[in-house]
Amino acid sequence: MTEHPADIPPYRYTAAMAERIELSWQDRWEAEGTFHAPNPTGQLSDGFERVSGRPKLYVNDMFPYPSAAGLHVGHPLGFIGTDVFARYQRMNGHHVLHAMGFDAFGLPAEQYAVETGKHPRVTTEANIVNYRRQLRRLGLGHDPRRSVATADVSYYRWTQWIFLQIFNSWFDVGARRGRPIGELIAELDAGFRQPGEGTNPLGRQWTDLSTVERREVVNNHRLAYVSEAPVNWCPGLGTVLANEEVTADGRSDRGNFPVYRRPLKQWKMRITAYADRLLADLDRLDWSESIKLMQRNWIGRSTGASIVFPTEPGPRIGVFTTRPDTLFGATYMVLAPEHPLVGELTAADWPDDVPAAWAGGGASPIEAVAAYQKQAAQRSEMDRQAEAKTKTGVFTGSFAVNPATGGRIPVFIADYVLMGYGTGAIMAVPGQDQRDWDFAEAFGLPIVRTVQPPGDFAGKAFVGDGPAVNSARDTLTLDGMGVDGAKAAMIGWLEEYGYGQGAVTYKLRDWLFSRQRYWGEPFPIVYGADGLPQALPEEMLPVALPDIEDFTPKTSDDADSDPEPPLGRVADWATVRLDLGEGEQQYRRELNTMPQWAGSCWYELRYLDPTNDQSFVDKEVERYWMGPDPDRPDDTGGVDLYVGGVEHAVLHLLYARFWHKVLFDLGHVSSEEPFRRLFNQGYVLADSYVDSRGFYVEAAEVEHRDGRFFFNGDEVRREHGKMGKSLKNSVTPDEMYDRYGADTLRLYEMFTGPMDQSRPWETKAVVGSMRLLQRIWRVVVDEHTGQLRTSDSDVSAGTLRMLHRTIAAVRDGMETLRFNIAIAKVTELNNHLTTAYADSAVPVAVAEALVLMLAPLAPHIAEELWAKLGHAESLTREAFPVADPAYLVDDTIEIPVQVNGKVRATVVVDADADAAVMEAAARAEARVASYLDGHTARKVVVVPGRLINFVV
RNA sequence: GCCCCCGUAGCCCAAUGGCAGAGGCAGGCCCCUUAAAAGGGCUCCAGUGUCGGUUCGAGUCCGACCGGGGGUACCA
Repeated sequence: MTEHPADIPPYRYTAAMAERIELSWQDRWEAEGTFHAPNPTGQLSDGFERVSGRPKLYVNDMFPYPSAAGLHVGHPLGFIGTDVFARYQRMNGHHVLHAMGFDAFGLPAEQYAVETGKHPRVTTEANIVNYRRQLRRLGLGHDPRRSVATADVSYYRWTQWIFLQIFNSWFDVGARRGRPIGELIAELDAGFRQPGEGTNPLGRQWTDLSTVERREVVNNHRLAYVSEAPVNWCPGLGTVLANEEVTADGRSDRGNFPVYRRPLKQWKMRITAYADRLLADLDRLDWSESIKLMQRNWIGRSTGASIVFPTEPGPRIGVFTTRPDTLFGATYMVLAPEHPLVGELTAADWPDDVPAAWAGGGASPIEAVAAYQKQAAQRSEMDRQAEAKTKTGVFTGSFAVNPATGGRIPVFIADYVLMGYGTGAIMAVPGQDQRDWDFAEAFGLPIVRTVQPPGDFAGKAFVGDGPAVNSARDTLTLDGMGVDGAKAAMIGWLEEYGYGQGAVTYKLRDWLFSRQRYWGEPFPIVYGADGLPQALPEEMLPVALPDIEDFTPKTSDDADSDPEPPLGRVADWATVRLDLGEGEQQYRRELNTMPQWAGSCWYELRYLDPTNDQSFVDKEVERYWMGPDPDRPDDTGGVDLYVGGVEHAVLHLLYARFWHKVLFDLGHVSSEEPFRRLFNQGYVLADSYVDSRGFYVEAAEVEHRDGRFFFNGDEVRREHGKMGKSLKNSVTPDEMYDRYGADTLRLYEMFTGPMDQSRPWETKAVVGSMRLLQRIWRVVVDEHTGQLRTSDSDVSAGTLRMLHRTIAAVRDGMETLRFNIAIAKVTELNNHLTTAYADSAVPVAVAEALVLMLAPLAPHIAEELWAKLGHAESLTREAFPVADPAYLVDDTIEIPVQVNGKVRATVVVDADADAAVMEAAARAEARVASYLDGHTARKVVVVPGRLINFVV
């Protein structure tokens, strides 16, 4: 910054003054613990008695992962918004908890460490220091005692503890909730309960199983379990990924590496058990419809029927269909190439007269099937999707029986059927499904319509509603029924004859939870001689992440490479001698680490009680801040306001809800949901510029001339998008602090639009917010002397009305997170004061109200002015001004008079004038009278206090 | 392809179904200034993406379409 020229008034609010004010108040807030939010009990409870009478409010931001680039001005948009809201509610009488931590484990931090060759703990800790500095400088009113980082041992020991809770639980389908695994074992032992479906592959009675076999059955019930199944293998990152981390085009959402499906033994979390509740409870949450919809789509509940098809070789094929009504039109079946029954169903020889297309060039079904399976396995998700239009497959040589028609139908394998959805097998109904139609056309299979399309229907498969046709047999007639009726009738028939039953499936898959990376929470799991996973007891926590030199993941571009956890390189850590109740023995540790999302699944709980080393959160503390509100019907409890970007719609937000529900079921928390109200902030957008070679150039140095853009004299192309270091269009908060101060930055960000909307960043527009602060300053302080220019004089009636109208509007803006409106109203009031009191002192009552209204938005300058106005205490808990309704109405108001909906005149009437008085006044107005002259009003609409409309 | 959100002055944005403008940026003019702007004042600027409907009255509600953004996609 340059020094001020001599003629700038010495007490003008400049960037330099803003910096002095801001730094000193930040120090004072910290020294006085201004934003400490005492708990009702426990270590952080000092001072609770002073706030116990206030209603509590828990405000939370989606915490950042600390990148090396530091913050740019887009990041803190939500942080400022929550701070303004929290500060407002504090002044509005609430006891507010607002904290900020760091999502420090995981791929982003680790990728950076890999690139720079520095240890992720070193880089992460340095980045956190930088983030803390940048955030502190913004003047956010967080309780600093509650800041946590997920990579701290004191934090992740509880992440591990929660993992153990999940591992040591199972889902009781009948009770629709998670329960401790010990209760399952007791019920199995007592014979009250049989092993759940699919958990007992040996099929023998529980009492006939060996100890190890029993443990396997129990493990198959757990909410965290190891399974061998096709997973997303990303060799470019050296790790497997969850479905939610793979983009639609089959790449990793971090790093954009190709992802391959291959069977691997991995940890999963049984989130599907909670699918129903995760879906149903969305209705109880105050979230935006769009996010709820994304979660609903991701959970993907489909209702229909599961149907069993007998086959000639013997095995029965189970399918799921949403259209059981079309069963009469099922003319063939398809299994996914990886389907476990493919081997048994593949015939030794082709039947006579097998069409050439069905055989796929194979001399026998075995050959053809093997060739097709191989080809399908080698295709990446991307290839598969690129070729989605052409249907491929081969005939297994076997036939199944359509239970409705009794007809023989051929069984194919084809990659348009996915192993990961439903049962991995379908009944193909080409008449009512376009994919099946395409396949049937390609393979010359029969097509039978079972729903009559309308007469003008020109398409192929008909998926709409219509009367059933061709759907009758001795014991069942669907013909003539609509789709819904036919579905119900078919399900009834299937159930009666034992061919199937009504069923529900979900698109949601179990959450793949292990990663072959270094920078994550180690699993509190070891393997003994029997090779089965075993939980470490609670008292052995934490399992500290060993500090190793070579933390880099083993990456490659080879789809056939194998995952190799870096922790496997630490031989003296990978095996351990322990006494787990059977004497000291050697155990192998689990070498995978938890995914990035683990730590963020519960941090909102840890903020509540960050220093507790006896429990992840004290029950009473959790109940106080997050418990359900008895005054709200059917309340889930949870954070009162959670703000973050929409990009976590199906990742973090789904995982965190799942963990929270497990913790609720086990009685560890009183709230059923983590986030009662969710608000998605928009993004700060910024133009970026690309030169002729396709490289980004420094946006700040681009010149704008005649609608074209130039960089160093060469024309460049403009792109709209997000702000980012790689786009060379980042603006840092540090630059803004230097040029304008934090208050100006806060004000500008809040002013550019309502919180939920994205808005372009425009550095040159920031000065407008600086000017507002200067003008407010000038209303209160004489720029030349530094003295107050307020007086105790009475406030004029006009100013009072203006003031109270402003208060009402500002409160509305604050409560609805539309801070742009609140700022505009403050501006308006200040503009009024500048002109009304240009030559006289501003009444102190108005000045104080103005300062208090500014305080949530620009807290430092407001504190400074408040202090100048003679107050020794911080205004943090000063009461926010309240509008007096008496001043919100005028004595007289100007009313538009419309004739046929067009405004023709205005009349002034008493504010409380009734309809008759208003109409009389309107008719008396000369212009109106001339419009009405010679007409009779067919209708007169009078809205008291609003308008009059004559319809002639 | 399907689903969701958004289209108001050059730009960002306001407007319980009731006079389209609260506020800001940019532009123009003037004042202050040796000069400048991060100073002061004044001022210009749209009929609300398009078409149709409901209504006494539509930016607002409904329908179709166009444009932008996002989600999702052989999901049986």
